[in-house]
Amino acid sequence: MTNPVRVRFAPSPTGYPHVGNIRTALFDWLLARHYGGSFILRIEDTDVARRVKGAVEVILDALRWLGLDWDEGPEVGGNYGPYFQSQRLELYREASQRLVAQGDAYYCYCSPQRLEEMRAEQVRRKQPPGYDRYCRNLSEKERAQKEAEGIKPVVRFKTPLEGQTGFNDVIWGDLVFDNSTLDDFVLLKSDGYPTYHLANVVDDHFMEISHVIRAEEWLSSVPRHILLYKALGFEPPLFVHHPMILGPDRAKLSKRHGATSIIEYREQGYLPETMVNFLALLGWSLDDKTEILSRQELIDNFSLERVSRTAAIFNWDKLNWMNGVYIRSLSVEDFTQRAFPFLDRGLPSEAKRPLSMDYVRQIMPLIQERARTLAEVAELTQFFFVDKLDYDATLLIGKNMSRESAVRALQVGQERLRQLESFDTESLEALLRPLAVELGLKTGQLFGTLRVAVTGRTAAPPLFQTMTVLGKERCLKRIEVALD
RNA sequence: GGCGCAUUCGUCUAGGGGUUUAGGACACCUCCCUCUCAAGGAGGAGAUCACCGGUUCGAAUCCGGUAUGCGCUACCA
Repeated sequence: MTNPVRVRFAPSPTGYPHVGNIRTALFDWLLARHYGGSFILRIEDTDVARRVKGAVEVILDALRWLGLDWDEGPEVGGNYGPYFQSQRLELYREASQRLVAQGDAYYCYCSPQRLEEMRAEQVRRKQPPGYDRYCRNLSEKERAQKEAEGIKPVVRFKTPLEGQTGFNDVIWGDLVFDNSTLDDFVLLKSDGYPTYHLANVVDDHFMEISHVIRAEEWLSSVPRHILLYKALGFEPPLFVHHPMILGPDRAKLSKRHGATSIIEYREQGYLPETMVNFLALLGWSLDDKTEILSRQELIDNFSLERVSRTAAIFNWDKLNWMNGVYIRSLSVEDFTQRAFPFLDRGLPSEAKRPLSMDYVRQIMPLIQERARTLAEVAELTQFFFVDKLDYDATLLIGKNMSRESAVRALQVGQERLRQLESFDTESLEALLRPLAVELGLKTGQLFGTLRVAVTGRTAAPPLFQTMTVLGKERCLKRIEVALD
């Protein structure tokens, strides 16, 4: 690669950042970091009608969360700004005027109604829909008349009627399109804003973008862009179209598939490390076996050659597994710090606030290897924080146990525990194991009964450690309640 | 309808003419460990490489067609 790598992530603030968009940003970022190039963030806010307030902030926030730092763009500036397309209108106007002047574009005065009717008619007659070039050859007089009527025109590109446009995509190879299948697309809307096609080409040129990385859905608009680059006298960049991310039903991932905004994953307690690793593996792979890759390993090994060509379905199970792997790899302290906000938010209101950090620190090691998301932590540890346990009393009677033996286990257990001096893991084990033998129970039976009494559930962290953290008083009280 | 692209276990994928009885991961099942749940360990099941034809001594790998899926076909990006 001779030119410096300059890649851009160009989201449009018409909604919250989708995992698909973020995956594009990740590929951009990885390529830039791999080659020591620049990662540029450009906001494509040219659709005034669909603009969503606050979307830009959420996008920046998401990128920061994932650690995808940008070298140029909002908040950091750069030599190729401004980085909001709404602030570059003059550039697009100039370009479109130049195209009109040199005969590569023209003003179109057709009303939305006429276009709609035209399209409906084409569909009815099973013809390919597309602009019929009504205004392509308007005479000066006709134009003047339309202007006089006060119609605000759009600028359309004068697509060659014949011939072919070909290009090479880094992922897909050589592609050729017949110009006859392209219509005279709009460059500048009547409100003075550019369409994606114009803005993209102009900006990618002036920002000296080396690789245009985006999803496969853009593949068929490349010929239009190539034609534009040519007409404008610009050198086209390299095109890199990656496969899309699909929902379980194989349709383009959308709201009805559940979480699609990257922000939702943060809220559900997925770690940024997980998301980066997981998303990188959707459409890219290192080899035939490596699944867990750190950020640095990803940077070191990322290459366009290994980007696949087939769309990938978002596999939630695998994401959960991977998040568990990353959660377990955290230091206890790190895990505790990250889980704390989720605990605070997720625990019922009866849990005393502020939460005792000391107490939380004792609990976290017990559930770290059991949690798959940070959000789960609240549910997994709830019994540590509430006074009243709510459970079905029959659970106290373990497998192959009678009601009487369970009651006796609790009574004797309570008595012995009361006498226990040091209420720690070793002492508890030293006391309870022999007790099971004494009561004629299997350890599993005794421990099971105690577990339910003390935690209200049949699945919980190891008993002795759990009891140690709960403390003598609380354990005795809970056994008392269980006996009622 | 037109144009374009894709198609390897349920899912993510490796593999790009002979090294493949098609490898790994998630999920699933069994066993081990074990006070439950996890985690961990050992196994298992799961893919006629979409289909049909061709090229070749030999094809998951190359070529053609068919099917299916997806994308584009806006004064949206």
